[in-house]
Amino acid sequence: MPELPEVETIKRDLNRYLRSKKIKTVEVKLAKIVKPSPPQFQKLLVDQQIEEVNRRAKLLIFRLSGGFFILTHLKMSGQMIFTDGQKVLAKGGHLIKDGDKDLPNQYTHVIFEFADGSHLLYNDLRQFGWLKIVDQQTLQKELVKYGPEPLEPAFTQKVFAQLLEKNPRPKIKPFLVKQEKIAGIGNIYADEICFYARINPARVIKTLTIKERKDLFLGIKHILEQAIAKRGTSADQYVDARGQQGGYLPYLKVYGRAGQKCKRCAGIIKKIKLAGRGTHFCPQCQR
DNA sequence: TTGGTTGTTCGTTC
DNA sequence: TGAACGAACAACCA
Repeated sequence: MPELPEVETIKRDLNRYLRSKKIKTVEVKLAKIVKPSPPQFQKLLVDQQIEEVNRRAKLLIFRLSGGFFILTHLKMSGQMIFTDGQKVLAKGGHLIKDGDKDLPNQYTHVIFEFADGSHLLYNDLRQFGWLKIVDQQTLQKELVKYGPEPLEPAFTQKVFAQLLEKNPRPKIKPFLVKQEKIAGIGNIYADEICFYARINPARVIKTLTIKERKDLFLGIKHILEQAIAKRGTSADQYVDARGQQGGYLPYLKVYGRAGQKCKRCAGIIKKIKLAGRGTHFCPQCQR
């Protein structure tokens, strides 16, 4: 499930390969994935150069030479795969078991072919993700819906404190994943941030002490930065060109560990449902 | 086999 | 009025 760290990792990888690549052809195999409709989509992209890849929240933004942008959301199972025609050089997003064999395959919905013969594939098992072409104005309109970027210097402890002050009623975990409040935190990292701060994810915000609010703030910065450093939870060690140890998965303290021993105390990790989402925490050291 | 899983949107309810 | 909740989306897995 790509959250901020995974999307940031893909962004960095794609920037290494896609800058100044010229789009030669675009093949859309599943029409509902793209906007506008495939013929228009193709027409707007062919002969365009990709100038830069950016990220806002969990969105990837490809800036094109003609002033347009490709805006894309991977949702739960979208992947961006860059290949030189021989082998995969970059791959990011949710890992799919055998989902990247024999590319392109049944999960490949969009194929960009570049002038130099390399390709960018959009793969998506569940077909919830999308790619759309927008102009500058539409892009701005789409992006203002999101809260601050938690890793930007502008996101200070004071800004976070004011945000909590303005939203006293929600429970902390469901609040952390609200994109219009803070951009980019999803289900996995919200649980990890609560664990870091030793706070029960069901705590109502107005009951949090000053110290707990500070710890949450530090947790947001620390957990997200660590996850980026490890190339995200779904990082594939096989494909990692620099041979780094495999991703953030081994560092998860609570997510997906229900019934297992807490790594900090003698507690057993519990799984509950909050706002309809699986939530993992240690009842003993998260109060 | 049915239910759980996921991010986001949308419609409904409080 | 707006917050909060559930369903829907799709496909896989337990």
